[in-house]
Amino acid sequence: MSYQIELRHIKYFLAVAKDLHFRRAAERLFISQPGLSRQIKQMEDDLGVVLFERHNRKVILTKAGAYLRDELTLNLKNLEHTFYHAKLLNNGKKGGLRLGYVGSAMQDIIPNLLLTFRKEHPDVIFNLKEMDNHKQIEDLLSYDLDIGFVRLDRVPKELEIKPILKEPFCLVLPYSHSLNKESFKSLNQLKEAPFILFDPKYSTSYFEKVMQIFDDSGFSPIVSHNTIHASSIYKLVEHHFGVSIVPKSLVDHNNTKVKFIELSHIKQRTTLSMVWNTQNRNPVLKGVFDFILGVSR
Amino acid sequence: MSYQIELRHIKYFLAVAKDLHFRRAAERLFISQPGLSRQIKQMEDDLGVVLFERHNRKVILTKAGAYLRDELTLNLKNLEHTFYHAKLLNNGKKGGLRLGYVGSAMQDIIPNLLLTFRKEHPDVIFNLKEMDNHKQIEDLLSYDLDIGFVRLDRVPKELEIKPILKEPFCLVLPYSHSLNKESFKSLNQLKEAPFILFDPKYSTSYFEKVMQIFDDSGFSPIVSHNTIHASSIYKLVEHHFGVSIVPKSLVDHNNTKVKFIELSHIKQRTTLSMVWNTQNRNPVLKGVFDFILGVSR
DNA sequence: CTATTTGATAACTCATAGTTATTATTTATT
DNA sequence: AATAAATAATAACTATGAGTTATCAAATAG
Repeated sequence: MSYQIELRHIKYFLAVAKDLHFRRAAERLFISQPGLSRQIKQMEDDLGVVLFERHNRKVILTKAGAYLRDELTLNLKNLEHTFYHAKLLNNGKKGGLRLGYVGSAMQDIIPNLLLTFRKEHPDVIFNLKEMDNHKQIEDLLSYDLDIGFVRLDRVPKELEIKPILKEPFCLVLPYSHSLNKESFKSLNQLKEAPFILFDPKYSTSYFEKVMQIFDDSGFSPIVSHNTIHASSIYKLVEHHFGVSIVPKSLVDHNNTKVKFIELSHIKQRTTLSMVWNTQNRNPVLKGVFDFILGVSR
Repeated sequence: MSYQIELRHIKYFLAVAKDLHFRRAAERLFISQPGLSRQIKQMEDDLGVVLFERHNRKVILTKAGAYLRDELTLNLKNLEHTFYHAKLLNNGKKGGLRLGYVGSAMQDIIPNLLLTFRKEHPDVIFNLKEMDNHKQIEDLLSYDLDIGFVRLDRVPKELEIKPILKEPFCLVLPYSHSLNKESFKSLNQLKEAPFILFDPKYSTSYFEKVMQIFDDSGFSPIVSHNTIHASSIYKLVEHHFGVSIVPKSLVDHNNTKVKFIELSHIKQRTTLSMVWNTQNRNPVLKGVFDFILGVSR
């Protein structure tokens, strides 16, 4: 109870902490510089803590100030989420959910999952966003995302990860390619072909898994192109820039320019996993991933 | 950024949510009832959320209101902790730590641990409190405690638990008792003796472990008294109310009125564990239990 | 049917957030 | 060295709105 510090002080403090410049911070806040200075001063007095060292044309955060910058940023974000959810609850909704997913999950996994879910829980608002693996991790850590769907094996310890789908790989060949389901026996037959693969930075663990396939086949592929979209892979394959390997769920049945051969005899599987922040207090989160884990089991 | 809701609103809201009575809440806040009513109204308008249903002489929380009560309570507590730690940082301290422990850990474990720690980290402020197992769990969950030392095997999933000391049990007998280290072979020899034991509500898992000892010895003890303090056990034993079993660390070497026989041949061990809340953001917490786990290993 | 308990409304006041004008100090620029 | 520019703090003013008192409306209890 103790303090008469208000959210205003906290917001002002964070603004100054951000660009370490009173006048510019004041501008961004649409108030005058002296007004801002006084509020900061007041916060320092109330708290009994010096927040900034003001000297020689530069302002820097004290140790306590830096600590407060980090903690209060989080706290404020938390508040906003709380208010957002309260609003949804007020409107008879159960809550909102921000979902991220790698493009390769949108082909058919995510849509099916969500359709089923929405039928049972029409009162949860979804916000869907395609993002790469690392952006998802980042946003999960900063509480800007509730659930991510990634192709990663490991995530930072603040996050929890649960595999929801293991799938085999498929070979992608130009439609006119000499190999077909019957004549294809081993990857060795493609020893000389250039390969078009997902960019390693898309997911190192995914990339390493693909490389293991080549290792097991006893050769290193000639990698001619890296991309991050399945559709560009197919375009390149179609125009004979090379051949490729993709997760089975990315198979595009409508594409008549390329053909797919499932590598079911190969032991490697790629895993689509669900990730979330264990500290996330989103009220619908628990129910939702209970559901998803139930469906995917 | 959006809202012009202030901490004042939140504090007022929580006050009303607490006793569901505007006039009484206003009194507790030392403001007038109309003032409070207006602030709550304003919060509802700003938020676009109805917080209370006011009718027939009673005020009740809406769904959204109840959600906000829970979340905002936490959030406010969080803020207070943050300010508290900032103050410590400002004074050149690294932080503060609130420790709880069951009495039976104070005999020699906790003091030694803390003395060693204080030598290396004089800049951490301690706050020590003897509490029973369940009170510690409760306070850890509500963020009123940073680390607990308990004799429990399991804790709620929000908490993490790490055993730091396993120790055998000791028999406690009056000094003049006919049994001694040499003549004692088995608990069976005390089949007819009344036992003075720790109250089961002190810790069911501790109690069950003691009961297992009797099970393994093939008899059920006659339990004559329950207490929660080792010293009262010793007093009762001294005056021939019965005999007892206690963890080895509770042995009081200065007590000449009773004698202790270590039950090292018995497989049961009692475990003193450290517990903390994984969500606790106390900045010194991590360093501290790294230290404690290091020492106790 | 009166008395009492409740929260909302209305009108007032005073504390203070935010304003403009200015100063002190340090650092570029000539 | 002298001047100009940049910065945050200080001082004095103003106007918004938090908190006040007085009152009302509704709903119960005796």
